[in-house]
Parts: sequence; C-alpha cells; structure tokens
Amino acid sequence: MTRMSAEPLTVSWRPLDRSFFARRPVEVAPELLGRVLVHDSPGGRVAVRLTEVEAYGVPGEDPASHTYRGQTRRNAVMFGPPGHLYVYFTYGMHFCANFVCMPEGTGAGVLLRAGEVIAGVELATARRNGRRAAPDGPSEAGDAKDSAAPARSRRPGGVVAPRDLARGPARLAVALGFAREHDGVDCCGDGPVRVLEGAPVDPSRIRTGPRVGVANGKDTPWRFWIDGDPTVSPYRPHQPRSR
DNA sequence: CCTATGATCATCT
DNA sequence: GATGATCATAGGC
Repeated sequence: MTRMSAEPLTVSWRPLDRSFFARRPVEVAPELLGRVLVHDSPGGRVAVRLTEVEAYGVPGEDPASHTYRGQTRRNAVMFGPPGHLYVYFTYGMHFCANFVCMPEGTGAGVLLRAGEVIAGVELATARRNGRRAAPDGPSEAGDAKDSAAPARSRRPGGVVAPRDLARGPARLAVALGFAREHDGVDCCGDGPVRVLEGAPVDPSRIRTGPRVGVANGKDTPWRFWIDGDPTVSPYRPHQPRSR
C-alpha cells in the first residue's frame, strides 16, 4: 500500500544502536527502510524517512562496491567504525551518502537512495533550489555551514514537488545538507546526525532487485525499497558513456 | 509517460 | 586519460 504523504506518521524517536550497523550490509539494508535520518544544522532540522537503499559488499566480494579493490583515501571512512556516514563526490557535481556497516576495518556499507522528507520540507526545498541572489540580499536557505544545492539543480521559477526532494541519492544528500564535510560523521552519538528507529517496514512490503546504475555486479539484487512508495526512485540500468 | 544527452571533476589506472 | 552507486533538461508520444 502506498502511504499518503499527508497521513500522520507515528515513529519511534529512539536512536538506533551502533550494533545495528555492525552487520552485513545485505542484512542492514532492508531493516533501514522506514527508519528516520535526522540532520540538525544551523539552518534547521531536516528528517527523512528512508524508502530505498542499496547494500555494497566487502573488498573482493562485490565488484560494484567502492571498497572492492581495498582501501583508498576516498573510501577510508568505510573501513572505519560502523554507524558513520560515508559521503562521496561523483560525476563532478553530486554527493551521495552511505551508512558504514560491519565491524571496524571491514569496508562495507549501505547507500541511501531515497526517502520521504518528514520534517524540514521548507529547508530541504531551499537547499534544492540553491542560494538565490534575491534583490534585497541573501536568501534564507540556511547559513554558510549549509551546503547549497549544485547550481544545476536549480529550477528558476520552478517548484520541486515534495515527493521529489529526496527521490534519488544525490537529491537525498542535498535535502539533508550532506556534502564533503560530512564524510566520516558519526550517526550514533550526540552529534547533529542521528538515525531513529522510526517505523520499521514489514518484510512483506519490501521489494528487492538489482542496484541502480551499476555496471559490475549488475545482477546482484541488493537494492531494497518499500513497495509502492511514491518517493522511491525509478530504476535505471548502467549506461556506458558515448564517445 | 518515455528515451537521449550533456554537465563536470575527483579518483584511479 | 577514462570513468562514474547522477540529475536536469529537451524532445517524442
């Protein structure tokens, strides 16, 4: 069943324990659906109910994982303790966020692909639209600590539908204000980023399939999403670059 | 709804 | 030097 955005949502505000993340990504991923990721920044609070995630495996196991060939500077956080954010920059303009999984030293995680913004829609929208040079000064999009949306995501005069605010991994990162400086942030402490128990989804409502935009390991069904949820991103196979 | 294309750069080979 | 865990836009139906 599709959850209507306007329906009241009853969630648990208890934070998830670090031990939740210290398991195989393929176990953690489906159990993340329905959980709530919160980021309190100087500009305000945005909370996202996760509706779509992907598991990425340990070195040597999963050719699609950033850790497949071992540790590098970029993926170093994935080899750190579980329950931290791994945020990476890609395509020259986008950030995407993962939860680090498995015990420290392993190198695995879960990509956060999509969700529903359940708090801070106004701030998330402002981030998406980016800083706009208003005639009378800077916008209300948050302060300098908040990362502005990439210029290309602006729709001058257009409006982003609430359902699209976190529909896709780079959009989700923009909505939550995640960028380079959030790589390595702990989600299981007293910091500004937390994961709440939320409203875990019954397994009967979870669907699985191949991961989006993945070339190697393209048939591994490690994508998990809430069946029928309108905030789940569309499936797209990997496309080699044209020449 | 759908498919095609370009943007843009850190990272790895 | 090639590529990518993407997205916005343009155009067709």
